[in-house]
Amino acid sequence: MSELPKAYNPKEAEPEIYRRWLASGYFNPDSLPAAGPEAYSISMPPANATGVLHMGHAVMIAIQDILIRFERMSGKRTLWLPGTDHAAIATQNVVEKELKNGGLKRHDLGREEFLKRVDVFVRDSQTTIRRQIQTLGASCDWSRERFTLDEGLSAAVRHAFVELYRDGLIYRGDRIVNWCPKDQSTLADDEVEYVEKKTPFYYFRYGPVVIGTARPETKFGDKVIVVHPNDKRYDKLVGTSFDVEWILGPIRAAVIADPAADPGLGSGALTLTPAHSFVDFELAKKHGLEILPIIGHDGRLTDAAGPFKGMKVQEAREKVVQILKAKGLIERIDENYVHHLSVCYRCGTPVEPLVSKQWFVAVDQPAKRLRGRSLKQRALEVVVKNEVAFVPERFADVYRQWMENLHDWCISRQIWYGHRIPVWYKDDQVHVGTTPPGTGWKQDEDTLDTWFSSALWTFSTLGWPDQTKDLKVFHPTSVMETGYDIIFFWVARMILMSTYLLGEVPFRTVYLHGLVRDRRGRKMSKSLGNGIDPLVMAEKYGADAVRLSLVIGTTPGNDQRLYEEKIASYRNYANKVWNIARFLALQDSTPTVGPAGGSLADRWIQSRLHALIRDVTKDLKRFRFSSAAERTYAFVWHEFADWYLEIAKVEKNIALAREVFGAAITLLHPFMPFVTEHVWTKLALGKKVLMVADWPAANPALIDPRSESEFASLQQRIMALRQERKKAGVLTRTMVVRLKKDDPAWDHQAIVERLARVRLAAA
RNA sequence: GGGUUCGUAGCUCAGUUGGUUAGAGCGCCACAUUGACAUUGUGGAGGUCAGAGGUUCAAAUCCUCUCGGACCCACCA
Repeated sequence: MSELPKAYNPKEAEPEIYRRWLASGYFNPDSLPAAGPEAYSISMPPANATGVLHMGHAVMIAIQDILIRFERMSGKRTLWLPGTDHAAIATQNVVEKELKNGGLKRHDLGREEFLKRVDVFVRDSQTTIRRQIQTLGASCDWSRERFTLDEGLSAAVRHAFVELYRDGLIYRGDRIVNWCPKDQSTLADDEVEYVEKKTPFYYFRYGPVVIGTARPETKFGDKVIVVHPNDKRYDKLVGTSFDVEWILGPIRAAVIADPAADPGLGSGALTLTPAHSFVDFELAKKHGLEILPIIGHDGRLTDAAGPFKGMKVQEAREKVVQILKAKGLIERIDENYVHHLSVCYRCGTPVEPLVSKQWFVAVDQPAKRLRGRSLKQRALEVVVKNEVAFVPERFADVYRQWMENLHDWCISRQIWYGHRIPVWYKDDQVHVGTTPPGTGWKQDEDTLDTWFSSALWTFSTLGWPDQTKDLKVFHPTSVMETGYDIIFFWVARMILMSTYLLGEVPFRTVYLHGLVRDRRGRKMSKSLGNGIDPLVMAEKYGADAVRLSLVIGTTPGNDQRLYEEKIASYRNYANKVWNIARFLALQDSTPTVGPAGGSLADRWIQSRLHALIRDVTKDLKRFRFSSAAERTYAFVWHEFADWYLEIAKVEKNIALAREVFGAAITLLHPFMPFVTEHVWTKLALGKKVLMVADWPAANPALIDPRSESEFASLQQRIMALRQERKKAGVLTRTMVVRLKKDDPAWDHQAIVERLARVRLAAA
């Protein structure tokens, strides 16, 4: 032990410790020796198969590992299930980009060959992700690792689809959807982002009215003018039709009345572009009007645009404006109009609202299995009734507001990578089922939205639809821990699916962490180059330091700023823990005879320890990780090391020092698993690995306010003497302080003299 | 437009249901090195808790407004 190096070297120690944990088998709840009947489980949010772990993942791993280790040490049968998500669009994009570099498109390879390429990429990526998660010390059960495209999970997806379809909750329909012309796929509402962009806004004369638009190129097929029924200006026009001069010559325009038109806005009249506007599409359907696509799925104009056919949107726009200008139909142009442009959240391409055949989950449809309530109603109910609790609570409101406004969920995507929709066609027959009904049937070309499969994650990973033992024991999972930015994408959809398919919530509590930002509060991003790589930091300062820096000084649901010095300061802390262990290792631990019941310092440190155990345990149960970590940090460094160990150099109660230190690093273990496990072994503090040591129990009998206040006065006395010495300028040598005979400092003469670096003398 | 959130020491942030003198880390200043640790120790400076008003015996904490920052949702033909 005396050959322990002066400084802790995490880079050397950590991989070895992780190997020992793996070898112990204790990551797997089935081999936990001391586990009681109570189960505790967390589904690790599956990392995207595209890649590389960032600080957001590190936060998630740190927090979940804290919960898991705490519960495991508390005797629960603890499962933390890791995995990866195929992240269809994102992954396909990456591989397509690679192909593009070689001058290829996916259609050059064909579906099968392309998917093979994706598989190779994904397998490689998964290996990286696995190693990264391990580097951070995650005590998850690798024997249960899952991937959303595994055979088992794919079967779950098909099963879920078929069940929902048979219950009338999935349908195929003609709908206007957000279409990304670049990804060649639809996007869900929340996959669309809005960016502000200055675009010219045109006012055109259209017969008797003036219409405004930022999209002139979509207006070829506008044949209907809508006005408000109470708008007197247009009273006489409603129900009539007449010829108006338009882009390609005169067209017949009809006037209808609908309250959707706002009389106060512009001229109070609008023309309908049914195939390229959500509002117009609904109106057109309502009034039974023709829906004529002007823009195709390739982002180019269709036959309906006559001579403009095949032209790209931007080009067509300029041409249309030129023509209308030449015809004198332009009223005016607002060049400074700030437009909220819809763009694809993956690639940033402007989204086209287009009409197409898609599959939908009906969220408002009453369901027999939910006793007549809809998916949406049930998903709202579980949160309102607190069957699912949010931490922090305010996100329950955010969730509720969003769920109330949820529209039917478009689940089909026109990409290759992902779960193929389990629908087969033959002639004019359609079969929905987990397998084709016979030969000659052709499967639907589309794949499912990635979130459809991740919505099943908490139970598909446990073997559903089979009623496995794991499913019974570990579902509902205990906690879902993830970033608040995916409440809608993921959390809400898991609740939707689980409450329907299993009739139970997917998790009892949702804990949401905030985003990790840079020192200036900006989002970390590749383009800004301001990202801090968790693995580079772990390499430099140790995984323990990275984890602690992500936990201390943060509160649930709030963003945090991270910078390297913060991580470095916790590296120093790990080193402190290490050096305490070094000191203890060098001492003779044979118990020394002290005062009965222990010295004042003994009683004090035990009182402080047991108060700490009580407080940290309470903090962890309430998800107050920062508080728990800070308390432990302060205790180890500023109470145990700074005071108790200094006194131990006088009183020599090394046996108690070891005992207290052992308990303290047990409390610290969920936060800093590596260094604590390391010194636990080096000091031979227990028989088992620390990872499965018993969580300490607070003994209220040892919490002793009288000893604490008595010790506090001793500390005050010592600090006052240190100040006196500093004031006197006696710096290097021991100063003589004259005290009266009845001064209480005499009771602890040796301690006072050593800690204050003074010599006491009789006055 | 609807909603959420933040504004506490130079910097990054804690502050549990309102309750002694508002805390931590980093940074700063001064000093300390023969035996756990300079990735250290000791002492110190530094805050009218964004501003105004209100509720209360008592407000960083609750309410209202103002100023400033961030985010989410919706969306203008």
